[in-house]
Amino acid sequence: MTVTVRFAPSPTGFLHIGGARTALFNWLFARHHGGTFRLRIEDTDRARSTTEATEAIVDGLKWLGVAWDGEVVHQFARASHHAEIARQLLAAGHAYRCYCTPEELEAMRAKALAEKRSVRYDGTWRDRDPREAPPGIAPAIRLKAEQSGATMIRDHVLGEVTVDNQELDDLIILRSDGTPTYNFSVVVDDHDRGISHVIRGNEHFRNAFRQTQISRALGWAEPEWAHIPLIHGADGAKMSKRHGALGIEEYRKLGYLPEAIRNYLLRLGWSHGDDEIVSTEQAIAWFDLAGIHKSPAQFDFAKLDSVNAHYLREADDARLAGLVAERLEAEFGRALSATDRERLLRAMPALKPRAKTVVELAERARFYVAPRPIRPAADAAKLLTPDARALLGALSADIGDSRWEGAALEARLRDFVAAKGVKLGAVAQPLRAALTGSLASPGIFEVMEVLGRDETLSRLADAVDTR
RNA sequence: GUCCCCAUCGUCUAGAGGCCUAGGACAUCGCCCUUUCACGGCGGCAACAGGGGUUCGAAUCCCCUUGGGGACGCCA
Repeated sequence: MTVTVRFAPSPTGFLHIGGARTALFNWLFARHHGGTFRLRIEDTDRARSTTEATEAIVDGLKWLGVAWDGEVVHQFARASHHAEIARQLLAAGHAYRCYCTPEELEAMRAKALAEKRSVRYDGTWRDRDPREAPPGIAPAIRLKAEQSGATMIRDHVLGEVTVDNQELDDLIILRSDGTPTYNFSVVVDDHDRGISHVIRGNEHFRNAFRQTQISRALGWAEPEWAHIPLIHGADGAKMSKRHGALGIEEYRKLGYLPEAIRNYLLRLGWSHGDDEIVSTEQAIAWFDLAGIHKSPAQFDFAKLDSVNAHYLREADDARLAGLVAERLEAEFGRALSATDRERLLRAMPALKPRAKTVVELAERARFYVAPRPIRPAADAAKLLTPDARALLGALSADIGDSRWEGAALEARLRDFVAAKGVKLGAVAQPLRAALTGSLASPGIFEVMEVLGRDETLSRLADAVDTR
């Protein structure tokens, strides 16, 4: 079978984490089967759709590394075609005009709620003579859905689920202003585009029944379904744009790598035995609908951090140095010099196993390129006692003519502490405070190597002179 | 409220009747490594929601209860 899937977000906000995972699953499924993955913007709600949101979604997917095939389809561009199909349904007797006003519908809802019935359209205009239509009211078109029996759908995640047709009302397929509604447009577009599998969030599960009814009225075969469980926030409630969900762009700002997000999202609601770190190649080879879980998963930043830390350690030094430089330049408000960039690059191997995010990486890298004099943090400053500064002064004089390379510097310093009769730490820690301004850093000898002789000696002199 | 779905450590999960005195990962705690902080290594704490069945045998199958979630728009 030819696999064609789509990610179909509505451009009413940023691409949130749940949407990103839905896109990822669709993409993985298409790649696994050598099929096609399309991006369709569901912009039939003219009032709420924005081009900014569309751009955010497109940019977000690009950054995530989830690439769609072909052009982006804007659903509303096909509205007249959808309307035409709706009129055919009307002509064929599978749909009818409804003249209810919003007020009447609201009253209907309130009544149903009060009587503790499920809320649905009561079919007022279903069999009513159109000649009774009130003047001056533009009708909406509703699907004439089956009223008896039940509708069953086969879902790759949930299995076979049956709902009584009594629970499904006659949904509107064409609004009174002539524009098609979401549920209707989806069926037509999915059919026209040959969508074989609809993989989407569980919030759409109910729509699968209505869309099945529409497909059947049209005489079309429905696609295969896979409704993936939602992602919940740390409080257990659903994560949505309205409830604490961050746009994918925010994750980039927080310093997460796209491959880490992909890996983390893949493991949230899908598993392949005990595998935790799964490369994209492996994910494509392994991904299947059978591995998707039925229950919702809670989003956990601590785990994301650890996955991100893993990919940080694996990432290319030049790439990471570039990301760090970008942040530092924004922080300093100026461009970094070639020397600074070189230092960042050389520091990266020692830096990257110490950070969980790019933000943290940049913080830990800052001292390499910070302008002198280095201002030690309070705890580091405490180490720079008069005695320690005297020691550093002596060290500076002793070490100045050393070959400027980590191992050689370490040998020199070990000789120095032996001669002075002090412990290595008694010199290394004040040295670290003077050079990095902090009590935590990569190995102090590699720091000295990366900083270079002049910068090291200058920073030492700054520290010794400080009153 | 109505309909539908779900239920293993704090979190993500392995588990498709015996391999489970329930495994892994994250988090957490301890130890080792060590010039600091990380990384890494070793170890600890920690779960089958409850109750009934079915079966020689149930985390795995069935039922009920409880808990959680989703959907109930001329939104998507």
